[in-house]
This record gives sequence, C-alpha cells and structure tokens, in this order.
Amino acid sequence: MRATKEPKDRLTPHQAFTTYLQEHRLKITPQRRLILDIFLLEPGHVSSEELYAKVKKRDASIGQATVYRTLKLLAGCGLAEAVSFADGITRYEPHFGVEHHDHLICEACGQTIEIVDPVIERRQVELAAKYGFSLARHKMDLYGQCPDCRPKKN
Amino acid sequence: MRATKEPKDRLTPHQAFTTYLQEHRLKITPQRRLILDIFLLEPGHVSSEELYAKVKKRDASIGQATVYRTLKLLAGCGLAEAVSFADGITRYEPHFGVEHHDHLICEACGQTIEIVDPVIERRQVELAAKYGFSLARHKMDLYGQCPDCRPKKN
DNA sequence: GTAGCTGCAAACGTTTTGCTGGTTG
DNA sequence: CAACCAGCAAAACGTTTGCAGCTAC
Repeated sequence: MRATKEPKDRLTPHQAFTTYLQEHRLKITPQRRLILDIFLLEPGHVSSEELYAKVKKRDASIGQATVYRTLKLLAGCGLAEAVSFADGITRYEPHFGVEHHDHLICEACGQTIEIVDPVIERRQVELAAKYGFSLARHKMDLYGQCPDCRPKKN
Repeated sequence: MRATKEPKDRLTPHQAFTTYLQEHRLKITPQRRLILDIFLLEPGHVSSEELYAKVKKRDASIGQATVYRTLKLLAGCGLAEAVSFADGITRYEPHFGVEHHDHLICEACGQTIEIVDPVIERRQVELAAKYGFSLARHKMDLYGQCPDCRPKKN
C-alpha cells in the first residue's frame, strides 16, 4: 500500500527516472536503479570514479562503464547536473529541484563549500529582468583561499 | 560601493609576464613570448590545442608540451584563466586589465550579454568572508530566455 | 523474441612527464 | 656554467566504445 504522498506536480527521482527511461524506450535495470539510489545519497557533487567506488561496495560486479553511462542518462533526464572545475574531472550533482547551490572553492587546496545566498539569488532575478530576461537557472563559483590556506595575519 | 579601479597593475601583459618569470626564477624564452603574443590576440577562450595550432603557424618547431606548460604559467600569473565547459577540454581566456564581467545567456538563441552588478559583486565578497575565505575571483553565468525568445504570458 | 543492456578490455583524446640536448641569466 | 627549458615521444589520465553474452519487456 502506498504510505507516502507526493505533490502531484513533482515526481520522485525514481519516478522521474523510470518515466524518462520508458519514454525513450530504454530499460530499467537493477544496475541503473542501484546507481541512482547511491547517487541520491550524495550530499554534493561526485565524480564518476567516486560514485563507481561506492557503487562497487554494494555490487562488486558492476563495471565503471555502466556508471559512466548511467550518469549520462541521469544528466539527460535532469536528475543530475554535470559541473566542472577546470581540473579535467567531470562531476555530477543531484539536481531534482529541491536544492540549488553555488560553490565556494579554495584555489589552494581544492576544498569546496556549497553555498546559497538569498540576497544574490534575488538580485540575479532582478538583474536578468533588467535586460528583459526570464531567469531559468544560474551557475556561480567563487574562487579564493580558505581559512586554512590563507596566509595568516597573527 | 567603490567606483575607482586600482591602478595597481598598469603593467602591460608582457611586463607582467616578465616580472612573474623573474620573480620565480624562471626564464624568458622566445617560445614563451611567442605563445603569450598569440594568446593575447584571442578574443575569447581557446583550448590548448587551438592555440598550439596558431602558434605552430608562426613557428612550426614549437611543441605541444611547451604550449601546455606556458598556458599553465600564464594561468599562474593571472594573465589567463582556465575555464571548463564539462566537455573534457580545458580552455583559457585572456584575463588581464580587461574589465571583469559575468554572462547573461539566452538558452533559446544563445545570445550572450556581458553584465556586472555591483550589488552582487559586493555581496559575493561578504559571502566568502562569512566562511573565512578571501575572494580572488568568481564566475557567474545566468541562463534564461531573452525578450525575443521569451514566451508571451498572455 | 528482440531490442537494449552489461562487463570487460581496448581505444580514445587530452594532458603530463621523462629524457636529452640546447638556452638563459 | 648552473639552472632551466625545449622538443619529442611515451605515459598517464578520465572517458568512450566495440563486442559477446545476458536481460528486460
């Protein structure tokens, strides 16, 4: 029996994925489900390799190609978004409407903090409107030095 | 907000590069000068390979590795900035005395408007400071629909 | 049954590195 | 003349693809 209710205008990630696969005449396989499950546990961005390592703990028989291929599917249906920090590694972050965030990145050690600032978010909409644009989404990365890497001032 | 721009680096790119090399006890070679020259002619971002092709037209004896290595140097001294569009290729864009700007991009027609908003710029610094970061630079892209492509709202 | 999938390994394209002779300061 | 750098080629890296057998529909 059905214990939970979802708002009608929003599918669960699993529903969205299933729908997407069916619409494209693709198949719902145990591997794809497992990869989605583990991907959804990620708090932030993961590289394909990182996700592959986690997936392998639950099913050692899964190959890396399947993880790569499935992440592309997830990006294709909007459940994942590919992000890139110019280090040659493509990362994916969960992207199912609930939470958007930007990045604060330490240029020295690579540490990344996920941030959201309401002031900026609102101003972005206003700014777009100033040019007659409707704003769909945005990407903002702040680069600097984290407290640990920052030269100390004593 | 501060309206004045610091005249701190009124050095030409060539001077800046020379200074950087000298400070790091690196050598000023004809190859490095040529690569900088050609890089500075770029209006926007170039991949290492694209730049290598252009460099080779002027000096066929130059190797790819030198272009890669020199671009890293340019990024290191702030004359170039590495950007990445999640396609596995690292691109560099000239990043000297030129005004900084962000982008407002129409997802329908691709039109791109360069924008700068003082409110956001200042807030970014505050936001970084909140996490103990010193902010060096940032990247912000706003995606939406321009007035021409925007669906009418009845 | 058949389209589509999987895991493997090999292929791929970009970037880095080890080497040796040559150049800069 | 002591770094340091160049070009070359090979290695390394993340990612994609071809294949043969397997699975979802």
